[in-house]
Amino acid sequence: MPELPEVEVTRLGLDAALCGAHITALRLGKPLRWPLQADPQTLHGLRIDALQRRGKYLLMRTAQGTLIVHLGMSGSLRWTPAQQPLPPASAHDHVELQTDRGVLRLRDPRRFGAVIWHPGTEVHSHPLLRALGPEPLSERFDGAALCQALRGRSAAIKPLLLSQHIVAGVGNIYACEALFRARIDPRTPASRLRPADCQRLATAVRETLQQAVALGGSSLRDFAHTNGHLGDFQLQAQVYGRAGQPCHVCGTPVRSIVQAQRSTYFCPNCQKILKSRSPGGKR
DNA sequence: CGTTACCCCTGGAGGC
DNA sequence: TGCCTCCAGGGGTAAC
Repeated sequence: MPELPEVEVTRLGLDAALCGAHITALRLGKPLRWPLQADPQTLHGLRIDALQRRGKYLLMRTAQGTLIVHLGMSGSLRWTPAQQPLPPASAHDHVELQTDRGVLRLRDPRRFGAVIWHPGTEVHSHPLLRALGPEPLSERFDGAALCQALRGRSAAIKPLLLSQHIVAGVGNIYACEALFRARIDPRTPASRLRPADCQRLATAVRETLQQAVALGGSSLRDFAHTNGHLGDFQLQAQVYGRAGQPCHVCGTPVRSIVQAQRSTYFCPNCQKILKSRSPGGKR
């Protein structure tokens, strides 16, 4: 579920409540993908100075270290202010961060998520963050940077977008949507993208993610905002999850294929495998 | 080194 | 209703 937009929407929803809050306890339930890698007591009394995001990771910064949170496939965070009654924990609430302002719970049925403590201030040197590509909404990500990163890569462009090494934060939904927006066939070998294609794709990635954040993210299954409301991006999906349905641009049935064990959706008419000249389909 | 297959885990959807 | 199979927004690791 959670790709960059969902994590960013979560961050925005928690920022005011968590920044400045003091951690009073951290309780762990069933094991997640990785252990905390610290004694929960370590966090006691620390003040959360900032809530940041890197790719799909949420970073709770304190003077002593950073709590790195990843939502995996099915994770979501729920916040209950201290003034409100704390709802009973569900069977899938596996982490509870208690603060002087309220309680934050991580609900993650599949437990692919993680909460990791990284001591010190150099959180970006953490193995999970170090190899991430540039932030897609930053200046550092543009057509030229994308072109450079794809040089000599023979793999199909779509799985490469998912790798997090070329650009951070793009998951299966938004990879499909961005490639549709850029009118690029997801099977195209990455090195075959010309500068103009890279420019279009970089812009498409940025615009797709920005639009999704503005709409509050996607809610295909169980994603919920910290207030329990759902996002609206899925109402705008052009190809994701629409196999067999007509393309909104040209009417051709949307195709689904499997690439690197993940479903890919695309319009075989609008999205062309490289060509020397103008691809078809306008939006 | 780059690319791909396999796994971790649980729940929902659809077929029978 | 119950059981079975397939599928799912991620990503490290092992194997080619």
